[in-house]
Amino acid sequence: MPPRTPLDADAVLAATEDILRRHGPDKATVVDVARALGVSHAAVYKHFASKQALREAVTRRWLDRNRDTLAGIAADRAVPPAQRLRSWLHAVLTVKQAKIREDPELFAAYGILAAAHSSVATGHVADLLGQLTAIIADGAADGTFRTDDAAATARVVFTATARFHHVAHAAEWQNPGIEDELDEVCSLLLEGLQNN
Amino acid sequence: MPPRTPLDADAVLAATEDILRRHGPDKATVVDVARALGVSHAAVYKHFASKQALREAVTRRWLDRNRDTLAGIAADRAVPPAQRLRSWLHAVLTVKQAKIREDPELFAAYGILAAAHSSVATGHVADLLGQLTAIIADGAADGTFRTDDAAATARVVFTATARFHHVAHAAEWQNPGIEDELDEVCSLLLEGLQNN
DNA sequence: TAGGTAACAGGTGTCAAACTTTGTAACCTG
DNA sequence: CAGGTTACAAAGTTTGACACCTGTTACCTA
Repeated sequence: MPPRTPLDADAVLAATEDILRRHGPDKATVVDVARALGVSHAAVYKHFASKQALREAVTRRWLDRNRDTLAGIAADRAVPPAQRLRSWLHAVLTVKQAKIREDPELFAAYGILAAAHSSVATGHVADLLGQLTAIIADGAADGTFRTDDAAATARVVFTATARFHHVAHAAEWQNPGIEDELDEVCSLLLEGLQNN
Repeated sequence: MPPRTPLDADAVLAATEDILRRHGPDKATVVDVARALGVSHAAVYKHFASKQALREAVTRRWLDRNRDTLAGIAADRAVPPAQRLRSWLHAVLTVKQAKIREDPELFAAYGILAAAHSSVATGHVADLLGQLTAIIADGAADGTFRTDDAAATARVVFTATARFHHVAHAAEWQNPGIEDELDEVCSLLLEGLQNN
């Protein structure tokens, strides 16, 4: 018996997210998801090629939910580039702290994908790098920053702040002084970046 | 029958290191170590309070083997502080790359201790931070670097270069461009550090 | 008495059998 | 014919009996 409302990819994603949250990334099965939807597990495979693909789609959606917040900060020309760089790096940390606090299960799922060099993780990094490049390009254009390759400089800044956004350091984001540490790293990087 | 040469802590450490290398950190048992020494496993417990303590002692010894190389670079007043900072950071990376290549089993054992916040790991970090502080203090003294707290600045530099020495990033140390990346991060940090 | 032994309780790891899960295939149905 | 079904093989996971390891104790001996 087909369900009254036909199954769509979005409903599958929502149900998977829920199951992932309740069972954890290791115990969430496709059968569980199907059961939650009142459907056979084969139906789920009509919408997603594999369990891996389903997981990636859920994680991508979850990562994308805060993209606009960060993109907004990166693109806000009203704030001078140096201060914008600082705020943006803080925002990245804050967003990730919130994610780990609110959704430890989904965060763990993201960690697994990142470790497996999944395109979701590299895509997320590319997205953040793009935003950072935009901030630095703005700073280069208005003379605040000294650089002749905004993308390369963005990569360097991103590497130097790995402790504050790389999943491998997630445990350290709970440390009480972490924001101050980021502030200090920002200050040193800005000294290096700015004309003076 | 007691052995001809009485067992001492050092012989136990050497045997443990050997077993660790041959069996890997997960399969190396205290019984294996005792067997290699021709002794009962209880004898090993006369010298080390627990398997954990034995492991930590082995790791500490292994970490200490390259300490002098790095300490030598850090203390070499013949090299100007800026260049010394750069060489030292490269040396830390090189030493760790060599360790992971030559002794993956012992490196894995170190990774486990680091994750468990063992005093061996924190001690190792404190040691490196001390060396870095010395370089920066030298730079502050001769006017190369602008800082009023060498230890704090050392912490910031260490944090900003986490990707090149923190165990969590060990997999990335195999990347071909990693040295160039470190070079670029160094350059930016030195710009920020130096008077100009 | 420092440094060894043998024996043991309790915890952890291993292995094969039984069960789940994944992914596919062949088949319905509005 | 898109979107569902049941049935199934292959791969992965759980289970439970059993072996092995850790850490301790009581004891031996140069």
